[in-house]
Amino acid sequence: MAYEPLGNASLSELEHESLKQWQAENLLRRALDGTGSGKPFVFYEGPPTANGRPGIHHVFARTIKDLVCRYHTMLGESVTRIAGWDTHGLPVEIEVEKALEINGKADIEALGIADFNERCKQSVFRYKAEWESLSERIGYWLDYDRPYVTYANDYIESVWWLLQQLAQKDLLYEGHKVLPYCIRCGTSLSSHELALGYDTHKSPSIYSLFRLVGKPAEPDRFLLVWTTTPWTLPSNTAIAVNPHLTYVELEVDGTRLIVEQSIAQYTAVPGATGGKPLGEFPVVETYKGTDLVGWRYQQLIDAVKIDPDRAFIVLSGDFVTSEEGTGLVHIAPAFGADDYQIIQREGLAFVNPVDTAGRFSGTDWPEINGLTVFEANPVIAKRLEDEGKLFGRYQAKGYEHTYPFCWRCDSPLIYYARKSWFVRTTAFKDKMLEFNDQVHWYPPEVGTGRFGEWLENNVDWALSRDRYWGTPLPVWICQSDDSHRVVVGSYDQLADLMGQPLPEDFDPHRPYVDSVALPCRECDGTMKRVTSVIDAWFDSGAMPYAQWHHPFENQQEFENHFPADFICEGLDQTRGWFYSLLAIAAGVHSETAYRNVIVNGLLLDVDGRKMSKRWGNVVDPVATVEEFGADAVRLYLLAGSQVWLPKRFDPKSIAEVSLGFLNQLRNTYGFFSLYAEDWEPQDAPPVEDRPVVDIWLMSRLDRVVVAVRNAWSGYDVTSGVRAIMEFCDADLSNWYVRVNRARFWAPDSQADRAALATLHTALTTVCRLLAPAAPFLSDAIHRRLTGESVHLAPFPTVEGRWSDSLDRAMHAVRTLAWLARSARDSRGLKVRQPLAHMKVAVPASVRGDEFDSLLRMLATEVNVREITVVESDESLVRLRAKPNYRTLGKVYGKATPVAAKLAVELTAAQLKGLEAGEPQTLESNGQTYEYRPEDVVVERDVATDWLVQSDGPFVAALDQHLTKELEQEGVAREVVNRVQRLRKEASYDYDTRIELGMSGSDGVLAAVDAHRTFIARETLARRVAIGSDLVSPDVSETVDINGRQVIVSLKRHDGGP
RNA sequence: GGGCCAGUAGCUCAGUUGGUUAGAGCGCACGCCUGAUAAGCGUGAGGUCGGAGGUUCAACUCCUCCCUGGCCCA
Repeated sequence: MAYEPLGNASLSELEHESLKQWQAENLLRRALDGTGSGKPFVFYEGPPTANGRPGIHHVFARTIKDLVCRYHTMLGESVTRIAGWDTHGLPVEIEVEKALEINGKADIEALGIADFNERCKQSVFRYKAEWESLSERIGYWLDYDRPYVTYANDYIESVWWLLQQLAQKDLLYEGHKVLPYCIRCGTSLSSHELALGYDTHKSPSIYSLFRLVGKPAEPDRFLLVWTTTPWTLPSNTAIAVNPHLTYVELEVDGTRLIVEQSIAQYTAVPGATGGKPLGEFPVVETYKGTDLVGWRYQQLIDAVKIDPDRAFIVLSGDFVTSEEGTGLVHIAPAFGADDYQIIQREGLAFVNPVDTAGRFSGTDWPEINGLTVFEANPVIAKRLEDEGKLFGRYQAKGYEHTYPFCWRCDSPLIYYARKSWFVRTTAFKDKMLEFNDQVHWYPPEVGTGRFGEWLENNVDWALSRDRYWGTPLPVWICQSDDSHRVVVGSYDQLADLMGQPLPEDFDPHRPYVDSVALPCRECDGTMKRVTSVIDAWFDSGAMPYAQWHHPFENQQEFENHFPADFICEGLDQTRGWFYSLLAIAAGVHSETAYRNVIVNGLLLDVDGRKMSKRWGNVVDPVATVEEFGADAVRLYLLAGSQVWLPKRFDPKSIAEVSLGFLNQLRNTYGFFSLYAEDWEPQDAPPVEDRPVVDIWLMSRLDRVVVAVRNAWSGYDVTSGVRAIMEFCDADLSNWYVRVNRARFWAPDSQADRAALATLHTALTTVCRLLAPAAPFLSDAIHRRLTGESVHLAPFPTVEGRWSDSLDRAMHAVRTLAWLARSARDSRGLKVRQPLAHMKVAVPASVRGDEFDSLLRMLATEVNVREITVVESDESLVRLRAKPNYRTLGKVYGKATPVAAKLAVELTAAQLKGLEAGEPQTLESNGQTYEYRPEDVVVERDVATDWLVQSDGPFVAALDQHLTKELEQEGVAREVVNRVQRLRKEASYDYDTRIELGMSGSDGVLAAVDAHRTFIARETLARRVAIGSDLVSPDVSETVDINGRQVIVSLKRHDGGP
């Protein structure tokens, strides 16, 4: 047999065969080389961190990436798909800390940075093998020959160069900033890291009393201040009020309290006032916010030395709201962004009694020295209570809100003023916005909304990390004068500054680079490197340059591969890679880093919950792929819903969405291979010489090609996949193959050459369309059809064969076929029972030669002898007007319902006129209404004793009268059906010749006799014995034919064909 | 608290610039077909289109508010 069947192997087994074959053939390399001279299509792979197992969501993003890249490869473009690994950063350090069972910076430094970093480097590729094998298993084609690795010396040199570029434009600076800070990891987090770790948290809640001093101090009055961070109270230097709000002084149980007016109405402080809202106490005085500004108060906790001349004063702050708290906000400049800003503005004192490990140190209060801020909370509350400065009760978990946590170690973060290095992104915010406008986002609202909003509110990029395993910040500072600084942009420059060549085994990482001391060029001091490393997001955002070691080599390659035509990552990368790519491009370069982005949505579990290790609802990608096959998983992910919508991942529905489709495609190929035998593509007759149904299929195929190309060129992956699946199911399998089965099955002659050619073309084209989405089965079938891999084939092009009139004609035929089946169903008339006559009505636009030429096929499909296409004036059909509101509405506006109702009065003659394209008019209440052909759809009702079903203008009417002759033919078909079942029971091949014997009911035997030739042909019976049983048959059975019993026996015919 | 997205049949999803009786697949029920057969097809049941208002001759579609879920931000 020329066309190898797919056999009984599971999809997954077939895929393993393909994988072996691809590897042996080095197919990826051949596909890339084959298009090497094509137009470049640049794809950037967002580098995964290879220190964790890949998850099912990685399969999702990788499937989309793969589809787009394969599609462009098949278009003949030269597609860049270089693999990359993100190797630096805290996640790696955390893994190593866990493995070593150590915790925190002190432990790391005790171990030694050299040792620690070496372990980090080793751990990076721990899961690399798993990533690569999963990627390969799902058919994700990536060029692993020359991956970029962010810890490589060349890579780091490019990153240094970028930083130097920023510094030269005065875009790199050291500053103080209050940042979210993890006391466990000992590092501040960038805002995009912060985004990864918000969760609900129960914080303390405490109300404290600040005693006013100075002019308005008599009698004793207190400012009531609420905070969720009691540990910041010893560092209090000011209190802020909103100048536009109104404040009231209340007499509460003999104490005067000042709070904001509206808050007082509903605020009842737990443990105070017996649960009564403050607003129920008498108001002694009312103030504007501005009245309070400048008032002074006594230090709340005398534990930290603060110059009273530069502190303890009420300030004006617009950020104060009447939404929560008391309308008076405690200011601790070291522990809040707003706090720091307002203190800077007012020139007030800055204190920070908390060290980098989050512990109090150097205060005048020995009890809290050495406690972490979280441990200090209750101690501070206790002291306030003892000193009578606590209002109500301290609640350790009194306030639930969303709170930032460290995205890796899950510790609650604090806000903490740190010395830090920044990229001055605010200086080129407009450029980033401009670049963003040039990016095509899919879906667009991510770009304009989510990402655009984020850029609008951009703050400077906190770049430095006080950690170990990362690209070292290449800044050296003079020990004698810290204004003498140099930002090193290359290894040559470093050697030059050192005055000696770098060692052979130079490692730019810590701790080696830390020991590089440079003579200061501005004085005779010595320069040392700052100890920071940089944010790993900067590493990954540098990949367009660093993957080519730009600007040190590969200049041409770099230029050819900038910017990316396409990137694709999850929605969670909005503040991650999408940002770092764009920010570096805007800061250093003059062009956006990417042009098209597909943002894929999150994968949720069956119940719509986020997948998380904690929930134990994580889907194992390897097991899932092995169970269903990579193609099925890929199609499910692509076709289930638009890729940017959050998707509930339900393994069960993989079977529903894609397994059925793949099996159907497999069966369709199986059908072809069963009958094709020695047929060769060169035996194909010209398309125009084939039957109309073949030309129709070619027309449909053209349309699908257009649809898929449009969708995928526009990055709508889902619609393209759906269009292919729809075609295979509805057009190819369930119509073309179904109605043409007889042309293939021809044991006594040859299968129809044209039918084989048409099916071969359709299958080949489908495989090529499908290859980017389902690369395995499409390749297996394509190879069997053509002898070549689908992945070296071009993407199908439009052949110009589409025909509207032919599509309309076939649509009409299919509509009539299901109407006829439906009509039969209503009376239980089996399709096997032939009927004499069917009358059909179709819209005028359908009629014509093409429609007429399809009627024979329709007759066979619904098993009727004759079909008549009736005209509208036949008695069978009554015409009825159905108004088209859409067009009438445009003309009549408010009067539309009247005009629509009146249309019913159009006469049959008028309706025929409309069908002929002539406008008609009606009069009503002296008003003239004109109806154009498009204003009215002419419907047909059928009143007759025939079996009738209709759908709009389509009518099928079956003559249910059975003649004796029709009945006999029906019986003959029943007999054929029974014989076929017995053939199958006897396990005959489809072309086994038989002898057939029948005895029993005379009525059945008479029918068999009358249709002896037909039965013999259909069942491949070389001898038909009527009224006698065969001697020693292979199989013999009594069967029921329409209530009459006959014995049917079969025997293999030995006399040859 | 703010931004973005989603809410249509039991489940997964379509639904063009507002237009007539809101569709498909899966599942379910009942049939059909039986030379693609461990496949295939048809029919049916199943919907207050998240809720409430509004605009309009006409709202799943446009506007406002609200509810629920997801993501992001504060």
